[in-house]
Amino acid sequence: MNILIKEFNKIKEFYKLGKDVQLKDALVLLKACKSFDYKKGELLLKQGTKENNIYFITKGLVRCFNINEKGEEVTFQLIKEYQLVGNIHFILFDEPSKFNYEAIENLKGHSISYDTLQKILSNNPKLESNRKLFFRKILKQAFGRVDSFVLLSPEERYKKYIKDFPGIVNRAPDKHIANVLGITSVSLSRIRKRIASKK
Amino acid sequence: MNILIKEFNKIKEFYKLGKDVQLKDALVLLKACKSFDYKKGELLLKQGTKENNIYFITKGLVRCFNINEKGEEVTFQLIKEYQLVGNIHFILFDEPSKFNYEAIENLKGHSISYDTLQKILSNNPKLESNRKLFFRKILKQAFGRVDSFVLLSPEERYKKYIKDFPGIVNRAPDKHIANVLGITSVSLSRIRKRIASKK
DNA sequence: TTCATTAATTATCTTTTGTTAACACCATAG
DNA sequence: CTATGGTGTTAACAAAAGATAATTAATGAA
Repeated sequence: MNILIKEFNKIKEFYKLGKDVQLKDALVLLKACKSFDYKKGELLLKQGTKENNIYFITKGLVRCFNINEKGEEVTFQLIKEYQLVGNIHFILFDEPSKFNYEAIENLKGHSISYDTLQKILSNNPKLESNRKLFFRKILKQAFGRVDSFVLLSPEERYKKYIKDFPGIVNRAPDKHIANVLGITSVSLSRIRKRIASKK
Repeated sequence: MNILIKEFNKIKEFYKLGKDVQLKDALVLLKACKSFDYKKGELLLKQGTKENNIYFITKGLVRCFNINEKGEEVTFQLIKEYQLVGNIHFILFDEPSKFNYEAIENLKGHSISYDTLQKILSNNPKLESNRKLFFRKILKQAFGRVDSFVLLSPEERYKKYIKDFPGIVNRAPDKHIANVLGITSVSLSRIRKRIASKK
């Protein structure tokens, strides 16, 4: 139970949910969830599908990546504990997913189908009114990211990333971090060297 | 009246509004709007404020830009007719605007305060249910833009831009386009030359 | 029209990035 | 233990981008 409270508070903090939402509201949701347990390397969601599971990650790291026409894997985002993983292109735009979601650490958490989630939300005004806060958070992240591409150099972008997402850099391979920053892993390595030599 | 129908259909098309929304629903909104007329160079919204006007552009081009700590203007986005202009940082995140919005062509359109808009929407379920479609569109644009930075080179990004936003390139100065693409205007000029020489 | 401003292109030079390949390091399976 | 595969760093070269400045073109106001 203590664990649940901790999980709930972390999620609430990350998505900046309203103060009116209490643990008991979240418990309604949690009851409808299944616990999951993925091993490193397993796929949660596959590109091109319309799978509609939502995953609350409580432990581990997920890599969201696209396989392009050349067959290359390009990592779009890294998602750590107390965040949600879902097939955003399907849920928001009713399109097949553009991304694969892969566990790059062993994962634990709770999952629920989006349909079930919808039903629960529509029966619970307090939760429903917080739905937009999730989208707000996602939108804010996306805006901040565009910002960082328009306004910052790759080096500055890297500095911002380690500030905004502390810890991630030590948990994921450089090539994935590099993708997220829109550069190559070789360039990332040089940027790191440059930063180190300046100090 | 014909003009109104045309405007309405364009907005509906751009934001992919539901088929159930009819002109008569939109007219409720339009009645509450004021017509505006800005001259080239005038500012619609100022950075750092919490102004809450929403503008439906029906003619002209708007530049959304940030003035950074060095006093430089960095253009974030260019917005053409049949789109909405609003203080997104305020409306979505309750923060002061990060952007100035400037007419870079003479502008015409309809404006309304966000407060009034809220009231009308909450009294009109059909419109209300389409509210999320606006945010969906904005989110999709933001996602697509992050995509283009992660997946594409500046040259490819430029090509995608002229494809996705035809006409804009001929209406705005290069330096603004370059900002939007995250490059310098000199670099943009070279990219153009490179593309031309390949053909 | 002319003059003054602003914008776009070009040139030069420096810096950064991409690409490819080599190498060292580490973990892990056999 | 060695062999293997994955990962991070480094090197070398080519391509592209940034910075700055000069030149040309376009724009607008007097």
